[in-house]
Amino acid sequence: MPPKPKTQLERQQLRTLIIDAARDLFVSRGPEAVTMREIAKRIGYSATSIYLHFADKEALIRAICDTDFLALANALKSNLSISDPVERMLAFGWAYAQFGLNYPNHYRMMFMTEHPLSDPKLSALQQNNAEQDAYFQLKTIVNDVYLAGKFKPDLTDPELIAQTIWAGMHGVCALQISMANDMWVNWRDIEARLQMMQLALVRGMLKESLE
Amino acid sequence: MPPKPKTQLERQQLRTLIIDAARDLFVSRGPEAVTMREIAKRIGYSATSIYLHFADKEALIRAICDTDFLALANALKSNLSISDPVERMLAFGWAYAQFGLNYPNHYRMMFMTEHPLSDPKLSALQQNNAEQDAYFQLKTIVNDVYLAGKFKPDLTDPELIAQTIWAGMHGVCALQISMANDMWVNWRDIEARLQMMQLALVRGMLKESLE
DNA sequence: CATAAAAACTTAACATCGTTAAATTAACAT
DNA sequence: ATGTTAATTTAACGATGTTAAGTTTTTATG
Repeated sequence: MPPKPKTQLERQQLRTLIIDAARDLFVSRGPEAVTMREIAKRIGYSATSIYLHFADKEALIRAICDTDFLALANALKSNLSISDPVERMLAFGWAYAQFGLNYPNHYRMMFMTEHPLSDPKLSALQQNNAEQDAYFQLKTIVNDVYLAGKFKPDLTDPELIAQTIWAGMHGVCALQISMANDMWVNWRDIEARLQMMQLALVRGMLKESLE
Repeated sequence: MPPKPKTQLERQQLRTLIIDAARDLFVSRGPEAVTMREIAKRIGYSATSIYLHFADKEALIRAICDTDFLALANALKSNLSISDPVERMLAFGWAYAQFGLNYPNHYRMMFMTEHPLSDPKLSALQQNNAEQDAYFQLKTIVNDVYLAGKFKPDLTDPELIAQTIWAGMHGVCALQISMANDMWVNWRDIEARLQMMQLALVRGMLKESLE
């Protein structure tokens, strides 16, 4: 008769053990530079054991992304309690950038690498849950600014505004992560670049009186 | 005595033959998915022959980047003749984005991948030559707008302005290339996102009277 | 307690990759 | 003709992601 040598909880624990070990290695060297055998050695298992819990390396990376998206949502959610909507939006964008610059390998994995069809249905995270979905947080924050009537009157699509703000902050972070050592460019200080982007976007999108 | 079975020109021809074949394969599938053996087969040589001309795969990728940077500078230079400085800047940014969206694998290779120390000294391209250096074109264009007194008076560093504009357009392109299939986001039309970014940056950086 | 079944896990092995070493071919100077 | 040497190829190495085949461990039942 079929025994039940491992409870559901134990399976889950080993799963997160793998994820944590892999995540730890990815922080310092990025996913391409880390091998399945190395992850396995780290937790005292054989490399093939990982395949009992993840279909392949990509699936493991996706699972790590899931935990990272949760970590991002967690890192950002404290900003939701800032009372002034514009201040809230600015602080949120700044915190987002800090996350990207502090964890470049994870940021690269999350937002700079194409993954085969990312579907919320396949994720453990809940879409449109402010605790777990940082993009939903962004949408909410931008929408609050919109409802407060702070944007210029011809800006009528809050989600398009949100995607543009995201793109602006992402652009600064992504260039920094990929190109900081490029000697073709005399890079200005990264904080100055972030500040300039926020200044330009705020001035360009908000009504003049609020600048 | 030393024979000379291959002239300098023939060596150069084979070199560009390799680059063109690799470039061709990279266009459709990206560099990671293309193998040295496949490139070699394409030109009727053995894989090891490539190593007579390039130290390793990374060096080959860098050489391809070189030709791509030249192609980018070429694609953008027609905008330099636009008479109005602001119009010129807008058209230039738009053309840059079109290049990125039309050749996503090359754009990824050029601007979204960290390369081990990119030094102009190691490149065949001439830095600060408007024919070959697209970043120099950008700096020049932004500086012209600056000298025409079109920017808001507290924006006093044209190169910082240029890097911010670049980051803005790059952010839209990069998110599109990496995340277009991400179902967490209800992406707005890419052209609308580009237009929104340009509008926000122009409004945020230029004097009000010019919007 | 003994044993059969099946889950958990490991060892071996495979195909493929980038790359290097050894072997081979071909072209020139003498 | 022949030896030297560049050009090129074939063989091979080590590493990687992954799969197949084995081994150990656990537990429900006789």
